[in-house]
Amino acid sequence: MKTESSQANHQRSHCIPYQDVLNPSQLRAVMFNDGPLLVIAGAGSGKTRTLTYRVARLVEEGVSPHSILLLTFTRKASTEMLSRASRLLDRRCEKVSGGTFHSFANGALRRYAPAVGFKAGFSILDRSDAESLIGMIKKELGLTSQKRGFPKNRTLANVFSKAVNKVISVEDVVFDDYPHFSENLDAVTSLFNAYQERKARHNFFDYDDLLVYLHRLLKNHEDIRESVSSSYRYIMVDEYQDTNLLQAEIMYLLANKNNNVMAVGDDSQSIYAFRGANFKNIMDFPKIFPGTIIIGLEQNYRSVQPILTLTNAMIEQAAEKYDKKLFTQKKGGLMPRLVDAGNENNQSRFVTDKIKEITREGISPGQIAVLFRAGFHSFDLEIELNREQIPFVKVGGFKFMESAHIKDLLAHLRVIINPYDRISWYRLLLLLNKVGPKTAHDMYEAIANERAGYTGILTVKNKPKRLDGFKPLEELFANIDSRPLTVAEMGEAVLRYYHPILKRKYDDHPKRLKDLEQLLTIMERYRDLEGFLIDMALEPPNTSVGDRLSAGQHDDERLVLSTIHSAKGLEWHTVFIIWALDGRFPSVHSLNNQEELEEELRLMYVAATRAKENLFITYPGQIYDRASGLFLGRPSRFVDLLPDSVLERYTVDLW
DNA sequence: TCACGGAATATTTTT
DNA sequence: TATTCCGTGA
Repeated sequence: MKTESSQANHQRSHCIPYQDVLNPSQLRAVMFNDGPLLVIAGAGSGKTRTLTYRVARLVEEGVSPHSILLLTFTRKASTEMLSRASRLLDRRCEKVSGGTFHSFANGALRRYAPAVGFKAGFSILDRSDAESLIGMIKKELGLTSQKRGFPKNRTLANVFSKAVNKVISVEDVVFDDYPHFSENLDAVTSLFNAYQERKARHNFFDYDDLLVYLHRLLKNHEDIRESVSSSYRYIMVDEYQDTNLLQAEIMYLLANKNNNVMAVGDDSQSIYAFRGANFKNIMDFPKIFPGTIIIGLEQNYRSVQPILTLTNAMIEQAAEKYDKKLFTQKKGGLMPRLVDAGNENNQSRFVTDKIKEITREGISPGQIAVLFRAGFHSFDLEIELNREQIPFVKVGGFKFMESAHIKDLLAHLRVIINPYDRISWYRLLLLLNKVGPKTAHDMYEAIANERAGYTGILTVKNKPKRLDGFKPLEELFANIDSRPLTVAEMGEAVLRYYHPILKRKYDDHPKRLKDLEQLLTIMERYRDLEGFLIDMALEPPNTSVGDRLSAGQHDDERLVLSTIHSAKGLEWHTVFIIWALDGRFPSVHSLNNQEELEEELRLMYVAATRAKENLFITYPGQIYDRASGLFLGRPSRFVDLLPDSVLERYTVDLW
């Protein structure tokens, strides 16, 4: 909606020299005003920069920061953009409404939960909570022992999540992606229904529910939709290629009033289809928003020409995409290399040797990354790097918040907020000696029956006798109940109680204790426990565990090992892509599915476009794959089919 | 009913 | 690497 004041604002002269620092396409996007806008931003084309400048420009022209909504996929991306905008302009930019889809949904639902049949004080289940709950119900339904081939909790959670995010039935997901479970289809479906019912009964939202219910809220309640959508004058969404159908519809509903919506993304970098993301969203954007203006950003500021030539050729193999050809003005650079290393250990040694060579030439290890398809692909390399004493950080893989000891500690705090949190009660009770599933179950029922909140544990009669670990637990809760404590003090109390358990349970407890102390430091920033727990669920610190703090070694001076998924948006001087072996990458799982194969190709594309100067793609050419019984020897088909003119091929001699 | 040990196993995972 | 699964013995 064009208003007089915004018209007038455009006449005003700016203090940021947009014309001088942006290329013509970027400038068009930044200066674009009202209506729907789609920016197709190729890899390294200044996507973040464009969004940042647009935020700054709107604020500079007097648009209220609160009425700008910037949705991103990570908290990190959002804060980074806003702080960059603030540096361009001033502190006002930090007031821009923003965050992830999920945290936005959380905020709206805290306010409007009753409209969708929930209480405002709902708890959020993170992924492993959801898996435990599924596991519990599975046991209750007696689905574990009798059938051996029954899917694991994690797989079930994947199936359920995919069904919800793609807005299709569980049956369809099983049929399409897990045909080997079709004989268990009835059980899986009833488990799904039980899971839904249980969440509603306990006032639990899992991550997907946040989107589902936000969507329902906006769709079914016209008054709420009106009020929410009119409070955002400009909406911007980053990484649009990784949104799923639900998120696309949420965006549509949010734009209901003002229709000023800008989506930024790159269809060629859509790599989250396994989670329900649909890269067609970005193709369909102009259909959903008639009158969309499309701007393409094709100048690449990252990579040298030989790398760009390779990646352009690579993505040519994709069947469906917005046509774009990236170009650069960065001259020189070496031809990317494809290296057959023979076996896995040779591959590790080749990479290690090359890294040593490159760092000797003066490149900081922090400017080098090794990328791979799956977390465990780097295990052998990690051993080799340790042997050679090359420090590294591993990104992706196991997360701080997901590690057992962190979850143990949080469980004690969670029951304080939600005493009917069965998952957390089980977790903390099972830590006690001589308590197994049966005892935990009985105890939970008893505590819940007391109807006395978390202190119910103190008054339960018929406590299991001869439980030596039980007294300290009671004392802990009595202590917490006896006087008002700050969040951090509660954490300390729990840690004092938990420390002996930690020592008993893990032989690497010193390392884990450090993690817990780090958590206490985080807790000091919070004034109320519930807020802390919500943040831990929605915006957990993304430090990875076991990240050894070698003294003096700053994070950005260390070599990076990363899954390709976690490498999105980043760049390095030199990039190694390991395990580029046909059958591993693309993995055997995706070989007979055209769509999945396309996604694997995009994944390879994302990996290769991270490199600025040097790119090595390696594969062990002689691998026997036990799972499939096949010998693998060809390089990934995504590079194998490319002409020699874009890629130099080498074979490393076996040692 | 629980504890323990050894073996198997693992896509990817911003929320 | 870290977790989970499964069988066994107490």
